[in-house]
Amino acid sequence: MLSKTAEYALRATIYIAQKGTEDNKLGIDEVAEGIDSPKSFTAKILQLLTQNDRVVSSVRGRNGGFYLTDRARKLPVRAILEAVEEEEVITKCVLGLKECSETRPCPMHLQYKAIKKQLKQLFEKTSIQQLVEESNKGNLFINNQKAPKKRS
Amino acid sequence: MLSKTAEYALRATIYIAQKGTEDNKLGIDEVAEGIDSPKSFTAKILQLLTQNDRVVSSVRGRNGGFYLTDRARKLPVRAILEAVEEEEVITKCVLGLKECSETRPCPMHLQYKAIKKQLKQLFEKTSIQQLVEESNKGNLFINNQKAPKKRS
DNA sequence: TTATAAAAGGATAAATTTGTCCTTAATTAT
DNA sequence: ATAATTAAGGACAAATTTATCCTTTTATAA
Ligand code: FES
Ligand code: FES
Repeated sequence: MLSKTAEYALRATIYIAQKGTEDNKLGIDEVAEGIDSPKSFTAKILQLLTQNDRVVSSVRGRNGGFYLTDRARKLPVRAILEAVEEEEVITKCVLGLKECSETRPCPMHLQYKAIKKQLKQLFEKTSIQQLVEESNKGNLFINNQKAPKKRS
Repeated sequence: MLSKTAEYALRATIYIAQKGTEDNKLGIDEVAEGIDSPKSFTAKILQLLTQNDRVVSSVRGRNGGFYLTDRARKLPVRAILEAVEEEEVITKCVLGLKECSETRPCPMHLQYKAIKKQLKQLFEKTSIQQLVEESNKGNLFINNQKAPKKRS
């Protein structure tokens, strides 16, 4: 469905949104450990997410790290996909044809378009903040570890 | 969403089901041209689809080629995904966690599970034959060419 | 003002996916 | 039988994705 890059981007952003604020920034080590992802690769992906004021904010140097502004929290999840250039999942033909439309439908289009629409809704109508709120309510997971990792 | 391999596998199988029968087999050249895919690569993928009596049938030598048996036409589209080992799209966590379940849900699970269910239905409840029938009714496309290619 | 801590950035490497080419095996028309 | 035709299979190559490492820049604590 999504590339590793997009998966890590989503997990990292949600994790940072959950735990990070402007005066409690998260370091790359904590993020990578928190979402169970390769550290250096995750750092690269966070660069995409921070570039030109996109989704994630960052500060270098001592006490630096990653966090999300209130503005960013209101962004749709789709903004994360855009940052890693993977929105096409929302628009693409399931058979990989160059065009997907009513005027040029593939044999699966009629059935697939409903799914596509819901995917679109999922990514466009859901904000990062909403996911954080849900996480606060229920007991949700964002890594593969057995129990939430204790801070040392 | 799907890999090129899976996309070509779906397109090739549907195309063969549409145009090929036991006494009108299709050659790899026609298939690749018909679905707008790289010939040699498509040949490799068709090997996966023919191996141990899976989805596509083939005969070598003069008058050889690819076709679908009546049994194969009744198979769910999922059988094609299985042949290229890509069923996981139906079961995987959208954030890439190793497990996706009610007992270990990620922050998007609640919303995504409905989509997953429909994807599952699409691939399991739809048979190859059904797609062919739909194609016969409507004017559907399975390649990127402007109009259906004339046979020379 | 110096040392330390952190992200940014660049180069490179490893792994996987996608794609090609050539030989082999099988079938059939001649 | 022989030649022609076609898929199968193996080896390899190109492209892309995933991942690591090292240096540079920026900020702050001491
Ligand atoms: S054309 Fe294939 S899904 Fe729309
Ligand atoms: S756990 Fe993530 S989609 Fe089910």
